[in-house]
Amino acid sequence: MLSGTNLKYTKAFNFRIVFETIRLLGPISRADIARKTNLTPQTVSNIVHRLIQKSLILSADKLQKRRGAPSTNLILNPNGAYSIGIDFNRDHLTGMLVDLEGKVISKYFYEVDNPEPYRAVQLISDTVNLLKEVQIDQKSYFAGVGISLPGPLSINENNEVINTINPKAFPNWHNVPIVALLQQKIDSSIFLKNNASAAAIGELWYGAGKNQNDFLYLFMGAGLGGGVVIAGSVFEGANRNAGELGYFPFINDVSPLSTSDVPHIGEHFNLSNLYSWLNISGIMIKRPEDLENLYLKGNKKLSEWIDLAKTYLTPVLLSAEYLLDFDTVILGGRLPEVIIKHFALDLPDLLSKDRVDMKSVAPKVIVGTAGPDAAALGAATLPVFDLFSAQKDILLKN
Amino acid sequence: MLSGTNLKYTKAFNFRIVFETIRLLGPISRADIARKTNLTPQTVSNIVHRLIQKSLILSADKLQKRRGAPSTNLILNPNGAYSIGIDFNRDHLTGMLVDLEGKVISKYFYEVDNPEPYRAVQLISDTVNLLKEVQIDQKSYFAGVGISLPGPLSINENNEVINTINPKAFPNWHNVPIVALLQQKIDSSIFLKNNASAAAIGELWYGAGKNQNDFLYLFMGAGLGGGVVIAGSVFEGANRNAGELGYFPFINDVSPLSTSDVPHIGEHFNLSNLYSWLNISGIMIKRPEDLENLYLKGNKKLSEWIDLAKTYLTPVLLSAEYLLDFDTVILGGRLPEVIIKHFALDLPDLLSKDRVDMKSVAPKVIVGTAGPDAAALGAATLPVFDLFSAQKDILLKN
DNA sequence: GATATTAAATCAAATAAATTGACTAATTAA
DNA sequence: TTAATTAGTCAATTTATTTGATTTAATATC
Repeated sequence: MLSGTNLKYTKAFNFRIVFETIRLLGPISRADIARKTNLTPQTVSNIVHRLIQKSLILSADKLQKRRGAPSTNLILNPNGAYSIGIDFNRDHLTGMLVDLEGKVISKYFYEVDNPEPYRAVQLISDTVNLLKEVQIDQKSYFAGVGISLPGPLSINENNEVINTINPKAFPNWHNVPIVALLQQKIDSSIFLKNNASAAAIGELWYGAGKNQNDFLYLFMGAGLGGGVVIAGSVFEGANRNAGELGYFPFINDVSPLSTSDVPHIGEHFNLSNLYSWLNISGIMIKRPEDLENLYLKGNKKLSEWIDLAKTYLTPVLLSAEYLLDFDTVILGGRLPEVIIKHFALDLPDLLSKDRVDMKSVAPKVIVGTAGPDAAALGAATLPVFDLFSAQKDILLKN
Repeated sequence: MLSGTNLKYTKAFNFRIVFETIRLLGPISRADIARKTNLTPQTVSNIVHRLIQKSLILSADKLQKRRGAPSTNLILNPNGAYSIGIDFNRDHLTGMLVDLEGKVISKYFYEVDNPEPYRAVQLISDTVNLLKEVQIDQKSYFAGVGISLPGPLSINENNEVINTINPKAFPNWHNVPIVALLQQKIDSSIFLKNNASAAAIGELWYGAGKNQNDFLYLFMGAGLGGGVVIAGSVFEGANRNAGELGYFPFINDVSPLSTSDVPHIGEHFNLSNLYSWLNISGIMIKRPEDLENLYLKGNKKLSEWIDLAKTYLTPVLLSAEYLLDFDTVILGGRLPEVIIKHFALDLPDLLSKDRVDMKSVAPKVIVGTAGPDAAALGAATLPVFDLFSAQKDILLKN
């Protein structure tokens, strides 16, 4: 916090800023990078040289705009680096190997039944080691392994999994030194985050938040999670529970399936609640993918649930709007994309109904680009983000 | 955003970091600063030399801890710099000259009646120029003039006052180039912010948030405002309305004084509403100071209003808690301190009632140290913050 | 009480990254 | 054909931090 800086950190930061400029604005020339970053052409030239040496970028076509020598465009090298992302949850495990552009090279998916920690460690490390065997370009850099955990679990400063909100849902998951256990079986650097925060980083790096420094990300998965992105990085809060909107209290609960003494939105907004809701009407469904057909057929029970969910989401989004004044809300998660699209389409009108009429500006609600694998892609982004993101903290010594 | 950095910015930042370390942790020695900041002792020595030359700090007592040469303690020089803060609102104008430690040297207070822009400009500039005439140490630096405006008014990128939320309350205050107008009459750099954000910066720099990088500040003044402090700076949001909690919609309004079509918390939570509430019962009160006596006498009507206000605040604070996971909420504003203390004491219990029971950690609710002049002190902090704060943005070229 | 040890602070020289200035090459405008 | 403009890079310069050595002042230990 009270850390100084020096030339070495300056160098590291400028390296990242040039990379970031190519990543976000490429194809782009050295001269244009210099103008964008306020660095001198010479500095940019030197950094670009290093980036090419490390195979992180490539020279592309030459392009002349007006007069003068034509500039050589620079682009990211998709094969410059790879990373592995694991989305682990109570009902499933998704593992994927992705390249520097976020393209999925290889993917595994398993259904699981709320495994205990030691079983989870085995599953995760096996998947990681399987993914590591995939043939990739010998020259390219392996960034590391990212793992996303379900919302109620969070990671303390000793890299142990702890249960700050809902210990009952994960009975054996308290004070588990997950990284230490995994590190015994995985020979790469490991990064952990909860699924919503990881997915938010994924959208920030590869997806709908690519050119957005501040946004609220809502993750509709096994529960309702969220990621608060401020100034280009995920804000996690004092106890790493920022964005854990599932436990947002809802004073006038109307859901017939409420079981808690203090009704909260995540109680309604979770997949098993939706399955129960449908089961009562005789519709037997177990997987998110099955919902797509049901939705496209115009199932009434499903629409009812969606309508209810929207009324639950409205006050949450409004409070976020007044507290943080975001101009963008990104929706994502494991529901089928058509349903998420439905939410994105209907929410703005619902919001404006409960909003003070004089207010002229409203945030836009958009659908995340990562799809149902957002958490796994987000997990894969963690090591890449750590290595290449141009966050200002990079400049601090500590 | 995509800006690089260089040696000059490194120097400027390290200068600020050393100053900040002395400000927050002083009395402190050069060697201890080096340890805290990870700067080398030589670098710290050089920067301290410059700080002393600029009279921003002073050498204090020598202190030996264990063996070795005794270290010389360094402290802030209160007379090192001065600044002026103006809190302008519909009903009053407070102006103050403060020193580098936030001590009020001179103060003016006027009651006003919703003046139009040209009249406000006259009032503000007159007050500033009166405060400038106060005799201060010739050597000390004058940091500038900070001005806080009421919440619904905000400032666009051209330094014009605009009305983003509630234009009706300030009929002539739209597209007013306030800084340009003031600059014609004031020969110093001018900084503008809404009162809640300014007060939040005041608490961050001088007050209860001094050692807190992330907190929510609630400002109970003519309306309900707020400041969201993240990573040591106020987050203002896309339209500079972050923290404008007054327009937070309240679905089940119970207030008999509601007039809006969409009930919102600020409608209840404002001073004139409180006055009306009391007036109905025959209690004629016009000024915040008069409330103190009433409260100490245990007035029933007042307690009723306070109780109602607490039920309004609870969901707002809870949503902030789940969205941002702050561990600190600071309360401030123009209500008498005893009443604010009452809120700080009662809110934690009310919050825990509506909170999911498994959650173990809760934010602490504390009273701001600046008192009813928080907005004016916050305004005075703006130029000082701009000149001396060690925010990471300082490192960026743009 | 003399000497070794530890620590603070600073002087002087070295280091390392960005900057500045000069230059080459490539293209278009006139 | 020539002048103007722009991209890009080599070489030298600049400048804040770092490194290493030195001085000073206190305590610990024999």
